[in-house]
Amino acid sequence: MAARGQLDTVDGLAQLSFVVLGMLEAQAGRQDISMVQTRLLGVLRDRTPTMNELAALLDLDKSSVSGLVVRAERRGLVERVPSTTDRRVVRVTLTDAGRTLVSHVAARFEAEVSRLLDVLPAAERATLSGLISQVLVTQATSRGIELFPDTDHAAR
Amino acid sequence: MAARGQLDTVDGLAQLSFVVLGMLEAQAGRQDISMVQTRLLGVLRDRTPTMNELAALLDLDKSSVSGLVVRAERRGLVERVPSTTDRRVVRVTLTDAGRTLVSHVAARFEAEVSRLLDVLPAAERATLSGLISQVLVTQATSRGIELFPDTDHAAR
DNA sequence: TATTGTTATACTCTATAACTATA
DNA sequence: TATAGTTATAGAGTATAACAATA
Repeated sequence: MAARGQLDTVDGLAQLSFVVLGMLEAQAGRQDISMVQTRLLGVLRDRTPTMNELAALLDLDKSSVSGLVVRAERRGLVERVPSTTDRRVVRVTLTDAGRTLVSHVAARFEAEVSRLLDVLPAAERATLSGLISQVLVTQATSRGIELFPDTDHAAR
Repeated sequence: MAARGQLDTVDGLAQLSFVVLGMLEAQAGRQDISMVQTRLLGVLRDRTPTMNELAALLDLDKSSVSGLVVRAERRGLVERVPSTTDRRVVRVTLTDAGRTLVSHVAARFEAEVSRLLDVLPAAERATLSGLISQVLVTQATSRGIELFPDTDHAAR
């Protein structure tokens, strides 16, 4: 009984995760960008990382990030900025167009997930929020640090 | 305040979704298979669909499914079975190796998500389960209603 | 020598369009 | 003609290995 209930929770959470990230992918698709490009723009919203840091944030090989950034740059969404202190280093930053685009996708996505949660009365939504926070905080702690990163879409 | 709380819920749910599907991807990666291959094997666990049905289930073009199945077949995970009633039709089925592999990935994934939820007392896990179910049921219903005219997954 | 990043290469994944073979 | 599936093609995304430039 307990095991059964536990499994149901796992299954439901997995399904819900597919639905939620499917919504993000769909909204990104509307702006003709892929999930990984969306994640790239997402992490750049509050950072100007080096290529190496970007690779760590996105959990990709640096060579993969090279291609990713080339394609985003070609579309005018990001820019490479050479470091002045270390001439090997390049920092990546959002262009205005990139910032506008990612804000748009984020806003539409948040609105859509909001609608999804609208079926729950405010009190239950608050309960859900609290439960999710508990899980996330524990997860973050056990993973090491990174406790209060706002919307770190680099999550894995 | 209400809007803020709602946004927090949305954000938390998005983060949690990344964590959960990241766990699935990591477990699949351990068995050297991609997310889409995992989804393929997953839908085949209780179905033997035609290529066309598979395309609808995975929300992919039929040509994409052709390649997907070719690569899975090459690895001995699925098999093409020609239909006896309509010689144009091919059905796809799991091999024993494919079934073993997908069971393994699913079991590891479920265990990992279970551990993630272990921080919640049983009563709160049950509450979470109920809330998720409510959201999923509503989502399914609204999707079902929308899909009456045609079964085309046009979103993307 | 060690590092930062790019390039060469090979593979998966994806869609569009054209095709084959059935129906 | 219409449908089921494959193939040709082109492009994104990914990793490994080799490389250039800088430290």
